[in-house]
Amino acid sequence: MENRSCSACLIKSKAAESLIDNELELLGQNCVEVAFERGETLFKQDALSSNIIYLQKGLVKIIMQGPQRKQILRLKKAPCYLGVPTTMGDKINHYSAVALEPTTVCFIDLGAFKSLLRLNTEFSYEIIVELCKNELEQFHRCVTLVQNQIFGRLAVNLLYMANTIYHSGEFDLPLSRNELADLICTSRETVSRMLSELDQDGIIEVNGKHIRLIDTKKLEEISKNG
Amino acid sequence: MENRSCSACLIKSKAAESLIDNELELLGQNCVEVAFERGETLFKQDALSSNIIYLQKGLVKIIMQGPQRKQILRLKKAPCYLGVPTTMGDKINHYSAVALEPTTVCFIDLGAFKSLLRLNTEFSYEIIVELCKNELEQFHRCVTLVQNQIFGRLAVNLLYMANTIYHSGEFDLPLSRNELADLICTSRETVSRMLSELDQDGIIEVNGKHIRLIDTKKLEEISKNG
DNA sequence: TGAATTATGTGATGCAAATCACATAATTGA
DNA sequence: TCAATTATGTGATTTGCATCACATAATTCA
Repeated sequence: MENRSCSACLIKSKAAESLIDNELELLGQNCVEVAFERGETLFKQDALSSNIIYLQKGLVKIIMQGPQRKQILRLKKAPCYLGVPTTMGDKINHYSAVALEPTTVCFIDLGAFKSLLRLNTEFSYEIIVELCKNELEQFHRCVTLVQNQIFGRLAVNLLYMANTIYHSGEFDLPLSRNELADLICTSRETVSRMLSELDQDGIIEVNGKHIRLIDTKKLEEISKNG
Repeated sequence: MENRSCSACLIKSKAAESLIDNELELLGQNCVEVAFERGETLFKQDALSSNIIYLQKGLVKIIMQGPQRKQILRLKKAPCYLGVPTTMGDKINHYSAVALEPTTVCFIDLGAFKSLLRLNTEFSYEIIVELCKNELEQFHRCVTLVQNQIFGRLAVNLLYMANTIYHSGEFDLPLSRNELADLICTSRETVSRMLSELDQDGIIEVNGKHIRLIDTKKLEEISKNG
């Protein structure tokens, strides 16, 4: 845990780019950098929310305990802010965040974050834009989840990983079969079966956690109609 | 369609409360009041988004055309802003809004809205808080939708109407059976059956569109476990 | 006012996917 | 290094709900 100058930071958020000297100093005085290993919890549902988190490096899952099971609301990849809605929207976290790979984050004191919002309209503006984009993405995720059958949901998420997270058709799943089930809201058994079937049909190649997309066209078709 | 002074407006949003004289004037010059009847569309998915809408009076449904069917993402009751995410987050609307009862809104020019965000940090701040609360609500809706069975979803939405929209255990459904199906993501037939069953079990009383909650305790139980 | 359209109710049937039940592989940790 | 735990695969069974098929009620509008 260290407290470096934010001015010198090379991985500033788009919002933080707009901060001027004394604002960056305020940020620096109210922010600490912390590293997490896979599996470690960044913040927890039902706990008091007192920090905004800037995800510098790494990948996390956002999970919410629902009435029946826990659900992965979405994956978030650096760089981005985490927990703005859950921290600004209520006193208590409505969801948890857990690292999926070695991850570095800055914990920003809520008071300081609010001060920055009030000091610098450009900063606020960028936060608003990020919130808006998130909400749109969330709407689409919800519609996909509810309307598509499981093949479709699986396809959507495999494509998301390939295109948005890893920028490659070949990658290691950052999730266990159980977590993958929580992400697409089904059972572990069904995930197993579906992955095998996609493999047998020559659409993807599965080797444990290693995935290679073969027939991306077909996968996109499934993601739309399945 | 008229263009009144916003300073004199008695139903200003919490955000607009923070505007000062010349900012209110800017708002007034870039905003028109429009009335809609039930069934009329306020803005449409896939159209260019060029206005932020302030819902002064009334009730609307937010709908998104999904891969299989159209889905009611949520109901929004005045007073609130509509279309901030879809207007600030992309050039094109990702969803539509349709009036469910006689409704009055202000169309605010996007440019002017952005100017206000940049002029007044208190205004921005209130918008951020509203966005955050919406996102939390949306997360919960999504989890409910995915994890609960249809009885549970129906119960959640009946309770929402009673508690949040009408503040009464007795109300007229603002939706047809088909729309109710779009809201809880099921088929019209299933909605019919479930409503009849809840009526037969003495939990609610159904008379066409008129609903009276009888056993609220039981309904809450169903909303959690069903 | 009466025909056409749209909304609603209800039974019968089929199917996607959950659940159960178990085997086997991989990982952890003493 | 080996037992204990956890992750994964796969068959059999069950079930919630969609879908189909139709009847009837309520609206719309010419």
